[in-house]
Amino acid sequence: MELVIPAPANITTRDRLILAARDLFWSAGYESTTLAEIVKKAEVNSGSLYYFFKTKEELLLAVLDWYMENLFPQLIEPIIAHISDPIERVFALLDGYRKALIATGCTYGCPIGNLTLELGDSLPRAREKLAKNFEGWRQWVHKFLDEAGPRLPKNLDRNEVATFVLTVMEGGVMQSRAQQSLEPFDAGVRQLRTYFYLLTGERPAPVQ
Amino acid sequence: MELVIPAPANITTRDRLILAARDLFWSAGYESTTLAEIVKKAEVNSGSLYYFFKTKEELLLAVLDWYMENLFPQLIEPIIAHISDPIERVFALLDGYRKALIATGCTYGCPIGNLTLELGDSLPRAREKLAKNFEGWRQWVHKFLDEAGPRLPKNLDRNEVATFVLTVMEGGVMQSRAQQSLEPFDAGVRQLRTYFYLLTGERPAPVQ
Amino acid sequence: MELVIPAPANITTRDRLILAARDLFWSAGYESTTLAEIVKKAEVNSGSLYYFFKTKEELLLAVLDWYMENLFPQLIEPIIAHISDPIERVFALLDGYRKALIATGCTYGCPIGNLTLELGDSLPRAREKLAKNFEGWRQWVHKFLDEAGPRLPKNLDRNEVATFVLTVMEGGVMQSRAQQSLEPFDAGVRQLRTYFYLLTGERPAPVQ
Amino acid sequence: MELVIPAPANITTRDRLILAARDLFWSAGYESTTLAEIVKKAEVNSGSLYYFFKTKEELLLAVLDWYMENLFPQLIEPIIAHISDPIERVFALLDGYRKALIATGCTYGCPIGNLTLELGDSLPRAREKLAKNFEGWRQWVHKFLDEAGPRLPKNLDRNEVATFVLTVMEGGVMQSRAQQSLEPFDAGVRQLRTYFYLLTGERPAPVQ
DNA sequence: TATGAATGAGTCTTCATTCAT
DNA sequence: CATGAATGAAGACTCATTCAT
Repeated sequence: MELVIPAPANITTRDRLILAARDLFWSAGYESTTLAEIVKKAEVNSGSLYYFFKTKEELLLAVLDWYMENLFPQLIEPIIAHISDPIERVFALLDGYRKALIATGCTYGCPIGNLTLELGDSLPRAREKLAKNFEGWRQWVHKFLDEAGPRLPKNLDRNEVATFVLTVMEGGVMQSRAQQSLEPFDAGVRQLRTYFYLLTGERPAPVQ
Repeated sequence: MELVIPAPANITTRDRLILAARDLFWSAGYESTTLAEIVKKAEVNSGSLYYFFKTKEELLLAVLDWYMENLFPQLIEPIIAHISDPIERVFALLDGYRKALIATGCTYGCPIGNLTLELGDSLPRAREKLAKNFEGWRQWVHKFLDEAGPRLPKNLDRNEVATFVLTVMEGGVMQSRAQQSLEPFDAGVRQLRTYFYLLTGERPAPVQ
Repeated sequence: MELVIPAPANITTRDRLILAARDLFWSAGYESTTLAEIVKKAEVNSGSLYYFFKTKEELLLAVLDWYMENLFPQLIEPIIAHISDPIERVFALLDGYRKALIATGCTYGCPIGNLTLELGDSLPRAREKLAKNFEGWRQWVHKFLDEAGPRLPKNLDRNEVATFVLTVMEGGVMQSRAQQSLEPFDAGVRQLRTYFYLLTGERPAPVQ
Repeated sequence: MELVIPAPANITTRDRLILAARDLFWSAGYESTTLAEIVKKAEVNSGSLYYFFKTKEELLLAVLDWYMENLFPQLIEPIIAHISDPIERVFALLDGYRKALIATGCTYGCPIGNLTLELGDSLPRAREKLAKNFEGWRQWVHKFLDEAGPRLPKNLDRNEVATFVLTVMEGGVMQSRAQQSLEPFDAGVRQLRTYFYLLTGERPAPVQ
């Protein structure tokens, strides 16, 4: 799955902590994850966490930085490398989330979305970084849509559509998680495809 | 004569607990809310909670039941009463969420969505009720779409579109919360409207 | 020793905590005393402390209240009951501290003085109560000096002398503790007696 | 030409640690001061402290040595240089403490007295050095009183009076700190002056 | 039903100290 | 002499839950 990279051989203690926290925050949420679990998973001594991160919140911030830094190399770059049609690149992003749902039996979701809803505004610095993560995604989708050029209506607000794509992604993952079924996610993607067909007039094949 | 029952002054202890828990779970999440806070807000004695609810989870389940029971009287009925155009009824639901975002300065979100992402599958019975809540919403949207009859393409899967509407609602609220701005939510709704225009052909599509 | 009363038979949990904290704060200081030690000594479960006192500081405040409430019944009243000469009542107070020094091998000191120097202004609410404790002592010494009437010079500032008596008490205890010897304390008391002889002209016997 | 050595710009690491610890132990106490704070204030690397001092206690002992070594050059010598009347030299010492109270807004106190009461007998080697510090002070006061020669009664125990002076100093500082007011300290000094007037008969006693 | 005291495992965090380089 | 990462026991405090009355 795109979201997890196997830990390299001699990774630093700090990075081991970030990766362990990333996985646990993703699967159990921020509040439910204890520092004890993190240091155990990272195979780090309990006090060492404090050496690198002043608080649990600072560790979360580092995790959110990790997501920002790894969006391109882990998710965007492979898509650019393998898919040339810009609109299909957008749907490839969605498909990445679909694969994550499958791999986890529809129990996990988007780490950014999860944390956004769990934390609300209780950790303002985290909220800012979550917004920046969304912004990073949005910019890439926007870029892909720009690359579609005249295939999309001239006066279509590409940035707004990019936001819409993220909306469909997040709302779909949420419902699939609630229902533990791929259906709601797939339904959302199919409707989004239909929308794109109507916008581009490129019928018929629903899947290229 | 008692034509008007005063707003529940002597609401039962059990209900006071449910309403207090509902509000706190909504604003702070399930984990972050302590039973001490709930009993304080409910003005109930600490030990009494356990007479009504065996565990914190049972209280959560009761809250989720409350949401299910109140979907129609609190949200659906007023919309049906005031709006006749079925498609506008759908957008009225979305507008209800918009109003909630405004009222809370974009800090809170959909209580069902929040809990879905916070809890994941850690509380399976809660997850089931969350799915049923989504199902309740979906059925009403589905009903409204059915009422639109031939205005929508014959072979359009109305249930799938209903899911899509919820998707847009949840994904939009999430991004607006992350960015603390109405823009992402409004962007999603505008795109959804465009989609409906294209489907119904009722107005010149706003895009070329 | 006057400062310790044996715990009554069915004393409340709250009081057991206060008395245990009082003794430990006295012997080891505030910072060095752990809540674990307090609950162990009080034979109370660890979480119960929190039920009665929100923080360690609140417990300290309750201890300081205890000292204020018990100054009269534990220390002043017995002196008034047994000694009629008002000036000797003043020296009886000093002698109480002397006995405490003996009983503890000159290792402990005045609990109020200890906490005053240990805490400084780090716990402002505690500092206020410490000042009030000193004030309570000062008022009783003042009262005794007033009762001495014309034996002391008419224009002698009795309140200032009362402060001076406390000064001698505290400064003497401190040096005896540092030297682990009664000598400094006794030296201070003897000089104070000489001062009173010079003020009253009541010679010769240095100890009545 | 280097007639004036600039104030120690390149002070040794060891001394930087001692001075930093001295200040922090004085203002926050021994227990409350962390080694992390000390090395930060001293601008020394965390691990380096242990090259010079095996434990926190050893650092404290070095600080107490510093106080002993600096009593004469920092406090006694300037007084001897500027004041010739031996009894006024005694009161000049007291006035030095008064100035410290003013400079710190009555929040700090005598570093030796503070540590004496905070530590009790928990660190026996420190207690010994504290006693020696008191002894150093006492000897200087004793010397000044000896210099007063026949102005004081022949059979007055000069060493005991010296102890008494320290007693007044420490007891006064303590109460001024508790009350955050110079009054208690000043009251003690005024009474001590009255005592000296009565002993020397050099001026009409201010009290009738 | 209601009360409020009691329970104890668990949370995040702190900190003196060690150690390889 | 200097560095900075590592250690692990212990600290104050939290909280869902229980229970006698």
